[in-house]
Amino acid sequence: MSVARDERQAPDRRALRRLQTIEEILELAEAVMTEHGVSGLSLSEVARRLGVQPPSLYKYFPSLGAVYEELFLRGQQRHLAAMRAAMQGRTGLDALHRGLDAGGRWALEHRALAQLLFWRPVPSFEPSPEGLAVSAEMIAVQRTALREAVSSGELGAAADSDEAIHLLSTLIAGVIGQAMANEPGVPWGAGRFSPVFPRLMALFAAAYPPG
Amino acid sequence: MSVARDERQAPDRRALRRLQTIEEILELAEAVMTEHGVSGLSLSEVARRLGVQPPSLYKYFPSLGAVYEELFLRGQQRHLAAMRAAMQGRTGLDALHRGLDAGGRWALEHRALAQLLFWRPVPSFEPSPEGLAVSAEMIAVQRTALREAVSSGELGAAADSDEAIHLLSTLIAGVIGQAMANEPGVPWGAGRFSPVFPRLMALFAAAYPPG
DNA sequence: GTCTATAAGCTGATAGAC
DNA sequence: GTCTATCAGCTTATAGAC
Repeated sequence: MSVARDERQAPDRRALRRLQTIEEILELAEAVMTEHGVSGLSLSEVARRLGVQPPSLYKYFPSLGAVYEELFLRGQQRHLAAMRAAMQGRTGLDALHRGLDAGGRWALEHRALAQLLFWRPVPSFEPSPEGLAVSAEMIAVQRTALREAVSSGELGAAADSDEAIHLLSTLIAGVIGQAMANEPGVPWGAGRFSPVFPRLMALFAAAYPPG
Repeated sequence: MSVARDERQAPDRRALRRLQTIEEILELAEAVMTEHGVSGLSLSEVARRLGVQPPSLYKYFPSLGAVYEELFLRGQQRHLAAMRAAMQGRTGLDALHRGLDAGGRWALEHRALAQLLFWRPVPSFEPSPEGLAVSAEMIAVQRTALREAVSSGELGAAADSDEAIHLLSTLIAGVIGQAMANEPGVPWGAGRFSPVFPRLMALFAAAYPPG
């Protein structure tokens, strides 16, 4: 029985250790991107910080691109989770406003990841289908809130449309992009750009008057 | 006298040749960025296309960063020139609309340069004061159009403000950013994003009603 | 003087043997 | 996990060609 336990636990312990190392690599990679830019990510630098030799990282990721891919997937998941948490228990325009606000806050708190997710600064890197699926789910969440807003009479029927989604994503991408490019270090809600967010939401709502 | 002419002309020819080479390097650099991304610019690749060895480029630019710097400066100048040409002979909202439209078109026709100008994908590269001065001039041009629009009663007094400038730049950065990230190859006026530009201008105008 | 080339130092990605 | 090796890129030093 103790043998059986050993047989089960020894691999488990190794597997756990391996997962922890992978987690550490990804955290260090995000830190490096934050300091040197998305395209400044270097496996050698990550290895130095982890205290191993660069080739050792290939035991965990098959290539630099694979690290980008995992960062992209997890970034999408966390961004979506941040939005969902803020929308919890809310509906319609209220949910939309809170979700996008939380998404903007997350983006400025994770600038490097946000750049990787929303601006594709590394053309050689193509996001995986899983990553894109999360992105599609985020759009679905927003679309649901729009539909609710239409149902409740907050917005006109035209707001339940792809066009409205594109308008919305354009507005939010504008705020985040301007804040990131022109005000490094300034958090969400401060500076000259992200405070225009409520105003943009008002403009959006005004573009789809009920009736 | 022929000696004197030789003394003057020989240096001129060399200087001209030098300027042509610099021009060629910058054009090749833009092509490389277009193919491999802004951060994918490589002096070795430029040298290959120019038919020289990489170290030779250092006779023309002291570093890779210096090439980025010159691309940034010229990009700002051309973007501003495109806007100004479209605004020629117009005033107020009409000038603003045409200028920003031309600016958007220029950005999608020179995606790599536009990314370099407006999204800072290379954190190690800081734009030169001259480059930033051109950027400031572009804002001044837009501000003038806003002032005209207020004077003529097209917009309310609040439109002649920094806040309005930030709102405007946020809107336009949103369209261009979304178009570049999500629709590579799709020109200005086509696709799902840049067609919302007129709508954004209408929303902007609605945000500053005269009265 | 000015351009170009070759050589070499340094860093990084990555494959392969141990 | 490592060490070794290859290859590409930026950059400097140096020497020859025009």
